[in-house]
Amino acid sequence: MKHAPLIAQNHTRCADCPIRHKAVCAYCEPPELAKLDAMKSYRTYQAGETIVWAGEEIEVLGSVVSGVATLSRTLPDGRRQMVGLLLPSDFVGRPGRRTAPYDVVAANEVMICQFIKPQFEKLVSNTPALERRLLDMTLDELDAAREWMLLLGRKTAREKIASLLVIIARREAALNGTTIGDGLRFVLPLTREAMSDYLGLTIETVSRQISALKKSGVIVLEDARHIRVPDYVALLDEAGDDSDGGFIS
Amino acid sequence: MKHAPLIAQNHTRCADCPIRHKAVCAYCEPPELAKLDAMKSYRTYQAGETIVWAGEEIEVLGSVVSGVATLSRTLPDGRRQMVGLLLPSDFVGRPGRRTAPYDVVAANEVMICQFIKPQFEKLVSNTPALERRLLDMTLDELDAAREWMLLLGRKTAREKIASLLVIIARREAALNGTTIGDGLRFVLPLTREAMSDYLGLTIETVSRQISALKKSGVIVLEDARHIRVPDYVALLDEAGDDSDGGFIS
DNA sequence: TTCTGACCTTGATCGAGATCAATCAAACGG
DNA sequence: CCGTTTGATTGATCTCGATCAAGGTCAGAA
Repeated sequence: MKHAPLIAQNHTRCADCPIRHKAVCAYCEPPELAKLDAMKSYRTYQAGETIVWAGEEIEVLGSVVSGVATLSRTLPDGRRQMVGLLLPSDFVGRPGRRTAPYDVVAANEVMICQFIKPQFEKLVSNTPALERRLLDMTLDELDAAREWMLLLGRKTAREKIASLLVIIARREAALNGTTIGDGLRFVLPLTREAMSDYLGLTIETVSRQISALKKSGVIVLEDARHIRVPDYVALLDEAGDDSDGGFIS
Repeated sequence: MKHAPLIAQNHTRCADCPIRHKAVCAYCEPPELAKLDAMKSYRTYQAGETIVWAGEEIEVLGSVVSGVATLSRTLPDGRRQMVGLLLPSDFVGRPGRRTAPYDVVAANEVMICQFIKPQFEKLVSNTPALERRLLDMTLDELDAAREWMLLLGRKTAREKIASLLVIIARREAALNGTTIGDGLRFVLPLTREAMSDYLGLTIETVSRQISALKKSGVIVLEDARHIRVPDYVALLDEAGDDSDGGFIS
C-alpha cells in the first residue's frame, strides 16, 4: 500500500511510511525489514475513537504515522489523567504484554502502521538489536514520565502551560526537521480539554493561563490553535526549569 | 563476602544476598551466575547520603539489599518531587546509560549489592534473557510511574496518603512474604518530609491527613512510624481507585 | 538532669486553582 | 439562511491545600 511521500532523513527504509518508525527503522537490517514489510498494514481511527481500552487485550502494535493519540487513566468517578501523548513515529502497544494498563484514544484522526502481533513479537525475540531498541525507547519514556511527575506535583498552572508549549514546539520541530528559535510558530494538536487532562488542571485554568501568557507577551495567539513565540527564551523561563523537557510518548 | 541469611523464595541462587535481585536472579543461569558472583561487591550508604547525583556519571549499578533509597528531581528554586522509591530487591542504575536523570538518595541506611558496570553491561548484551528481563522491569516501572501521574494530577490529599499507605503495605508484605488483610501492621520507611515530596504535598498537609485518617478510624497510629489498619478494605476505599496501585521502583 | 535538634502536630490565615455560570465564535446540518 | 453544537473565554465565588507560626515529643549529648 502506497500512501504518502517519503520524508525519512537518515535512511531510506520503510519506504511506504512517511515517518521513521522510532521503534524499528533505526535498527532494521534488510532481512528483518523484509519481514516487517510483509506484516505491515495501515488503519485509521477517527478523532475520539478509542484505539485500545484499558484492561483489554492489546491488539494494536505499530507506529503512529499521522495524527495524535493519547494515553490516559481514569478514576472510577471520572477524573482523568493523561499519561502520554503519541505523535507520528511513536510506537503504540507493548510487545510481550497481554493487556493494556490505560486507554489509547485518538485525539484527531490517527493513522497507524500496524504489525501482526505474534509475528512482530517473534521477530523481536529473534533480533537482539530490536529488543535493545525497545529497552532504550522504554527508558526514554520512563525518563519523560518522571519529568512529567515533577510537573504534576510541583509546578504552578502557568509553568505547566509553558512547559507543555515548549514540549510541543520541540516535538513538532523534531518531526519536520526545523529549528527552534524566536518567532517560532506552531499548531496545538490538542483541545483545551486534552491539555487540562494532561496537566492535571481544569479547562478554565488552561484557558486563563494561556490568556495570561498572551497578555504578558510571552506568546501570541493567532487563533485558539495557532501559537507564535516572539522570544523563545522567555517561554523557556516561564516553564520553571532548564531541563530538556522530556516528553511522554 | 557473607553477610546475611538467605531468604530467597523461588530459588536458591545469589546465596550471598538476603534478597532476590529483581533484575537478574529470576533469569540467571548457572554460567551467568558465576560471572555475576565474580563482579559483586557490597557498599553501604548513610541516611541522607546521595548515591547518584542527577546529571553525573552513573557509577552504581546493582540491587538494594536493605534500606530505602529515593529517586528525585529538583527545580532550580528548590521545589522537589520524588519520582521513585527503591526497596530491597529493586535495581539501581541503568545499563547502557551514561548519566543519571535524577538524584538517588538514601532515605535510611542503605546497602547495595553492586556490579562492575562494564562487566555487567557486557554480560547483559551477551545474555538475551537478561536483556529481556530488564525490558520487563522497565515496563513495570513505566506503568507504576504513570499510575503515580494519576495520583499526582488528580487525587485529593487524603486519597494520596491512603494510596501511599496501601502501596507501602503491599511492598512490605511482598518482601517478607506475609499476606495483607485486616489488622495489618507496618512501619513507614519514610519521614513526613519524604512522604510530602513523594505525594506533591507539604509536610503539614501530610501530617493533617494522617491525623484525619486516624480520627475516622481508618488507621491506628501506634506512633508516628507504626501504622495498624483495622479494616483493609476501608483503606483501599480511601485511596480512590481499585487498581493494583503500581509502585515506582 | 537539662539542653539541643530533628521530627511531628496543630492552629490561623491566605491564595491558587476549582467550580459554577454566562457569553462568544466558528463549524455544521437542516 | 438560521438554529444547534462544540470548543474557548471570562467572571464571580468557593475550597482545598499552602503558608506562617507556635508547640510538642523524643533521642542523644553535655
